[in-house]
Amino acid sequence: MMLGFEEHVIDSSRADILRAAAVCFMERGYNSTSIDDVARRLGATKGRIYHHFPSKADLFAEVFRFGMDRIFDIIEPYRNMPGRAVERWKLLAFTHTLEMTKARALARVVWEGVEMHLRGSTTPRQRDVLSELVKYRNSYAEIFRKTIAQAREEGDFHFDDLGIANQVMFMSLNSPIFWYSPRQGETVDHIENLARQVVAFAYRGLGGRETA
Amino acid sequence: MMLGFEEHVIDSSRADILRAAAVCFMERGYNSTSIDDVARRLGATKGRIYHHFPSKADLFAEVFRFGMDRIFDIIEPYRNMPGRAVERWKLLAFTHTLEMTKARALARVVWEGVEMHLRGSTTPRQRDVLSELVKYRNSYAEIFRKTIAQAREEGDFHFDDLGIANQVMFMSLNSPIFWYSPRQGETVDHIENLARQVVAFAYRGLGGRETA
DNA sequence: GTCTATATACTGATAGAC
DNA sequence: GTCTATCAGTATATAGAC
Repeated sequence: MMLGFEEHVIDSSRADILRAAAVCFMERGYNSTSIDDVARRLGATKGRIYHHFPSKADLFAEVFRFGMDRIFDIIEPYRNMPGRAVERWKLLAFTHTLEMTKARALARVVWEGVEMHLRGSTTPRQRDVLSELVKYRNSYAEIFRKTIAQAREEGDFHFDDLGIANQVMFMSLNSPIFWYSPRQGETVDHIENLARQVVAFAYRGLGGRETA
Repeated sequence: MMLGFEEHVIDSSRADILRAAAVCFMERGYNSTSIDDVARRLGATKGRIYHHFPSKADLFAEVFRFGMDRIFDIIEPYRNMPGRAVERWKLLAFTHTLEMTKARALARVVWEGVEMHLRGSTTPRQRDVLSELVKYRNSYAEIFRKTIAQAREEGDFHFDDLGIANQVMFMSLNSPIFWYSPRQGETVDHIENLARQVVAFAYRGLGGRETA
């Protein structure tokens, strides 16, 4: 799988490790992934990993951060688009949902990071690192929250509580990371159609009119 | 927390262990919960637990099963209700969502069980037990799937792909188990209002008309 | 039926050779 | 910069006393 680490990280050893770690974490989860697992996938031993990353928690955190950097980059073109908020929302939601299917595994690492933070994982240092990343993720959610709030003001969306609406909408858009799995010989059209249907569900759920 | 194990299990030792295990699993997750943790919560040592349950995996499976038994019981009165499918759906969805907030922790154990199964947890025996439970859970999802399919036939819902619609709908209804947390002095009215908004989102998402 | 050892295995992390 | 060897801690599970 292509995760694009090499574009962001100069040191290729680090990039190799991050890529292997990402795959392991998404397949087995944080706790069930041992550093030896990551090393085995690298075709190396853990000495290599510990030379580049101080701890397993830090390694996980960097994968988390990479996932967030990537999704932020992807929606960047639409963030401050002029015009009606509902039109901006459609682009943001579609782009986001498409990415949830394409980089489903990476999205699951981010998800697990948020869950770990909520559960309160072990060491204080680990908590600090995760806290910062969760704030980062919340600032992403905030983009959508503001957008649907504005669209409601403009009369294009109709829902009651903003917080609830944003949470449920996000779960809808994120849902493919849990139930979608790529089939062999699948076309881009297929996953775009899938994303379109998910976005349509959320659009109607938020009280958008059938005109679109 | 009252989880009602005692109504179902004659042996009170087993019930005590199951209750303690449920709380531990939901708070820390499967991997991060040790048998010693469960024993500590019981005010006992692990000898007690291993006398009643052959393994940690079996203990987890029984909590999973209890959670499923419970949600099946709760929607039972509405499963075969006569009349329009959309009216049946409203009752099923509301009851389900309300339960997701009330027994949020138990619902998370079930969720984790499904996730573990998808990831393919360790031993073959463990896989068999989980497989059966996941089938049990899928038969629950099937109830909703049939209901929304019928409602579409009757012209009350309007969506494209049935599988996608059911997955996204389920994620919407389940979403409170991830973002809802009870506040002090919260009234029943409050969580019922919350559930109503979640159901309204899903209702519109499925293409239900505003008349309701 | 419950407790106190204890066997056995694994994992995160470190030290030191090369 | 990577590997081998190893430590220390922890976890599941078992054996046997009471």
